[in-house]
Amino acid sequence: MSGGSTPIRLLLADDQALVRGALAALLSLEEDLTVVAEVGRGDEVVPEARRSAPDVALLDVEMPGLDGIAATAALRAALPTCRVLVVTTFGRPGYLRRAMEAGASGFVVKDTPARQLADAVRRVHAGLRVVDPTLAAETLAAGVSPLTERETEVLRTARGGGSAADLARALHLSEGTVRNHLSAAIGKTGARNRADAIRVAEQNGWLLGE
Amino acid sequence: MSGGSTPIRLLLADDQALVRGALAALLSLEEDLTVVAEVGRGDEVVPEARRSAPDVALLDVEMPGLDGIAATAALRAALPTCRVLVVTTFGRPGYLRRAMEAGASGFVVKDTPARQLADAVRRVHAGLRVVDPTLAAETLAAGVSPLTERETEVLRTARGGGSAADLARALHLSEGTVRNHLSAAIGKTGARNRADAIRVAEQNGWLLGE
DNA sequence: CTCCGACCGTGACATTTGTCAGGGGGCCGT
DNA sequence: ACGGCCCCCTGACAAATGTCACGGTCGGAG
Repeated sequence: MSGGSTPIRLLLADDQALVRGALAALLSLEEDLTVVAEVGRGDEVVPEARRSAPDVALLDVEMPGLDGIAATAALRAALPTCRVLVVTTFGRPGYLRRAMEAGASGFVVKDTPARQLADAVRRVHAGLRVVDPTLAAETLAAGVSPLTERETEVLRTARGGGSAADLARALHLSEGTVRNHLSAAIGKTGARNRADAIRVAEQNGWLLGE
Repeated sequence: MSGGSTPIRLLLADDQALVRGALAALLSLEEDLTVVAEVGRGDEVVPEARRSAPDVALLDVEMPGLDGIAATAALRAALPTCRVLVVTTFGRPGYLRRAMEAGASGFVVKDTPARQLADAVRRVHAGLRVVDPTLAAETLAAGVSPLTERETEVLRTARGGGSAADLARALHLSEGTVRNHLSAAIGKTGARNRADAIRVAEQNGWLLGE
């Protein structure tokens, strides 16, 4: 599979240094792949990519500074020729959708066999799309987030824990409004609690964006 | 650093196949280390260890079947000569304490530089203890869990989300008693919510074993 | 033995939460 | 211009939640 041509240049972004290094070791075993950059924060992706000009970027979703989805969008805008393969811990249905919308070429969860990663990289580099079929089905089933923008924002803020009055202060809203938004979110998620609604929304990846 | 003697035999346990394989690749780069077994579940650690007789086991904490702490205890009981190095995502203060009590020789979080992992393995194999000094300080500061056994159980059950009545049914308690335990837990954790108390207790690693 | 603390329960209370029915205002597509 | 959707607010209500004071049991430490 490894032609004699120049190897594929890779950028790795993951907040956990250990798995970042381990992935680098894993991918460096392949003759046709070479890791040219590693970063631990989402907001370092674009600057580092400018410097090292990778062919493919492997981005984690959970990262400080800038999440992997936003980093994907930024990277696609800055270096359109660089393909993005999102590698994440959680197979949240919404993550896949958002990643694809942001311009990612592939989406792989971290419990896929290690063997398949290099192939995924090659496919992405060749211009193909790589998606976990199981996850794709879930994504179709889960559909788009039913939550309105405000509801999402309230729910995201409520994640930190705090009374409705606290949320109202933080969001410059009336307390009753906050409770209304929460009630709507609870209804739409099928939950029976505020906490439950947060769980559901988080599992589906509906709490990302800015 | 690599003597000519027989290499150190390693067992890897992590639920994410990708990082498991990546860690294997990383550690296999060292001449004096060899990965002899990989498992993805906590309850497969002891059977696989019996078969492959590793010198050191690298265990993740978050695993299906049996968490890494319990797996540590089981492994120490079954094969006392095999050392355990716990490698985990979260630096929960309570995790370190519990791991050490269970008989682990080392504790490493996943955002330590990849370079240090092999050394940690060697130190553990040599009979030394390996602990992140920052985390050790936090553990001392956080102290033991202030929660009583029942309070912990109630809080752990409440994690799944559900009304006080639900918890009462699940635990065969009165609803008032459940609310009392929760109230006590809220007070001890310094939280102002049930959900908040769960967050705090979880962050400190007070909601583990049975 | 006695005391203390963990545990279980009761009942009552104030607060918070979730729900519902309203009433505005703004924006967009028809 | 109209309906429809989202947003914001109000007020009121039932339910759930958190708190408190109180009694009782049981086991272990002094």
